[in-house]
Amino acid sequence: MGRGKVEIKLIENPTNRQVTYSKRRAGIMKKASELSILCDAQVSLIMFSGTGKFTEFISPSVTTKEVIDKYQKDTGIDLWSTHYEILQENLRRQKEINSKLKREIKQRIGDDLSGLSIEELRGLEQNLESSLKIVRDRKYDRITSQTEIYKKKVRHQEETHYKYIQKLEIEEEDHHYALTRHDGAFHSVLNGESGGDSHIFAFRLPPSQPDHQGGTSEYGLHDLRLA
Amino acid sequence: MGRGKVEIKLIENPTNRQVTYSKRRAGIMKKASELSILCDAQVSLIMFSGTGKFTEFISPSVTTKEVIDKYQKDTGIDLWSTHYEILQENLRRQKEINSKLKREIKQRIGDDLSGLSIEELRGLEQNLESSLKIVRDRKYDRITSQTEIYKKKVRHQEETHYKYIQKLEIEEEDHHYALTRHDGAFHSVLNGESGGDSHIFAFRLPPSQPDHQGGTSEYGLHDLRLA
DNA sequence: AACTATTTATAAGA
DNA sequence: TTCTTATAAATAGTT
Repeated sequence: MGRGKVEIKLIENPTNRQVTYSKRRAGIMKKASELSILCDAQVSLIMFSGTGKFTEFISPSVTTKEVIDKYQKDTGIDLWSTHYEILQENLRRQKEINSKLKREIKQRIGDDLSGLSIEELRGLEQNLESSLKIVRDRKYDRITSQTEIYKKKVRHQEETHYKYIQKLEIEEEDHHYALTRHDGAFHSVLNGESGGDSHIFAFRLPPSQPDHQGGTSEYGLHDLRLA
Repeated sequence: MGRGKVEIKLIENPTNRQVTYSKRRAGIMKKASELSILCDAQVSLIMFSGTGKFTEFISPSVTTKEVIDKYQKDTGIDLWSTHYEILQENLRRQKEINSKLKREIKQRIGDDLSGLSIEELRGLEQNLESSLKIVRDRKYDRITSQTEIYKKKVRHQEETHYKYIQKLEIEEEDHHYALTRHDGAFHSVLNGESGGDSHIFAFRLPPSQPDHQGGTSEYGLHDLRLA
């Protein structure tokens, strides 16, 4: 349909080819649309030009996804099995890493030691000792700094109170109140320089002796669902 | 194009509609094929009639799957996300569990303690003490049973040798060889009842003092890739 | 499913 | 690209 009859074979001239593609693409789009409307059909038309330009027509009554889902049902072709497999492989790897992590934790808890050689047990023991020391040191650091803050606060309180009392003494000098006697009591609260540990250190020694039968219930920081 | 001009709207008469669908479907298929050949285009045409009948055209140079994959790349539309939302959710959960497990291990190693309160540090410390005791006990159990096996083997050897010597003595009684004197030496190997520990217990005390700076390199049982 | 009058699509040229 | 137009192709209505 045109000035001359055309043989159906590749148009060698790229410009002509491109022009023909544009014209016929418009034509087939119109045909697809007409077919949809006239005959209540569901049409999905996807085109890529030789240069990769993408164009699509889809009947207004459906989505491309719906058409493709129907396509798969009708043909039995599973278009996304490869995508599915990649995800599944990913999941498998994650689960594997997971069970390794769980095993490591179990061993670190002392729950599953049957598979370990004496050498491995020694390694684990040394590792736990090392970790324990780190945790213990950290705890002491924290307690120490906490105590320092506490001491400072008390000192500040003391000073404030001392100034307050001095003020009172000046204001009420005439009454000869012996309020300064209270100083000793304030110092006894701090108790820092007097040799003994403050009550904060009460749980420092002896090292705690947790229940070895009852397992790990005391250290329930994370709900890990180790099932 | 026909005996009369047709308005583009649904053909009410079902028979006419069906006939028109057949004719136009053939027409558009031919158009799709011509477009593929003339212009080197990749065309996917999928149609469902009002009654659900499926027909497709695909350019010979490609598969429907390839076209759909390209379609997704170009449009950014993920056509099958709904199909594996469940799988994806599963993967997300696994990764979450994973990171929690990693955090727990890090804390048990003493690597990431900044987020813990003093109380949590105490809990962790007690937990590690408990685990360490279990591992240590287990190690001793293993060493003990290993030693028992060793002792039994030596005793068996000893007996065998003793019988052998007796046999020799009987056979060679006339020569008055004083081979029985060797008994004492065999007993000294066992050394079990004589108070001191066997050499196997050499590393029992003092408790090992691992390198606290060097980290956890000594306990490389699992390649966990904690990245 | 075939026929055919007519409409529609489009090839070539501007 | 778009418009024009001659002509090929598609197809609506009929048989």
